[in-house]
Amino acid sequence: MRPFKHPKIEDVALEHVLHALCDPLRMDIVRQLAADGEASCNALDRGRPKSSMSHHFRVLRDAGIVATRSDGTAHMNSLRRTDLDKRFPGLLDAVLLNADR
Amino acid sequence: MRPFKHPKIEDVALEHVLHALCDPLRMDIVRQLAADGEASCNALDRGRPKSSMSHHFRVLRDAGIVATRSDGTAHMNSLRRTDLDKRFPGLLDAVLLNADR
DNA sequence: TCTATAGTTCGATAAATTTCGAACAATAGA
DNA sequence: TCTATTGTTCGAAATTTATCGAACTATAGA
Repeated sequence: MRPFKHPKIEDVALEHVLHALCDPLRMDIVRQLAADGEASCNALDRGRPKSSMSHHFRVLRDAGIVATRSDGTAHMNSLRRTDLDKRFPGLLDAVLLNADR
Repeated sequence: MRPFKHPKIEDVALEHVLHALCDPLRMDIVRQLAADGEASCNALDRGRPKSSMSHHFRVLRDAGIVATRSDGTAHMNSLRRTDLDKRFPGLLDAVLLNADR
């Protein structure tokens, strides 16, 4: 499988990030990644079909929020915290601080 | 005209706020309100029809972001900064800090 | 090489959003 | 009271997004 396309963080607009985060399922994924670190797609589904999850992970990747790497047959996802903090200082912290509301 | 419905800030979910802000036009309105303070709907349109603007202001009101009061025939809008800061500490600041990216 | 596991891509449908004109409502001022 | 100014509401069309099954790809391990 060819490696995933991850946008340069400079190419990500604030609106992309906010849009990616305004979906409850995606927000939940981000919350869990922030708490647990890296996780496979499989470990992050909510009983949803794989194709739905694949869609949401792509939205998160395209928004520069999540990085995905292959590890065997699994795809491991993690937050691009450093990149996001550089591009949008304080944003991710504020979102995560309020992610339960 | 009967007064607008403004949700209690406790009833606003983070996703509502993020959704309201992920539209470029609405983000632009928020940016301008943050810079200039109160402004009429009229002063904030971007050549869009009044009905379109009315829709966007309603989204912003429903998300607890904007308060609207009547002043003669005009409707004056302002940010609910205090409420937002109480409910989602740091969020609005982070968004505004990065609103130009 | 065969099979199981983990995800992606495609295509179709459903649902939500955006957009805008037209008709309507409320206020101020002549 | 008549008119202009400001916005809202309604309804329809266009666009975007979400959802999910089916077919496909890639890797690991027996």
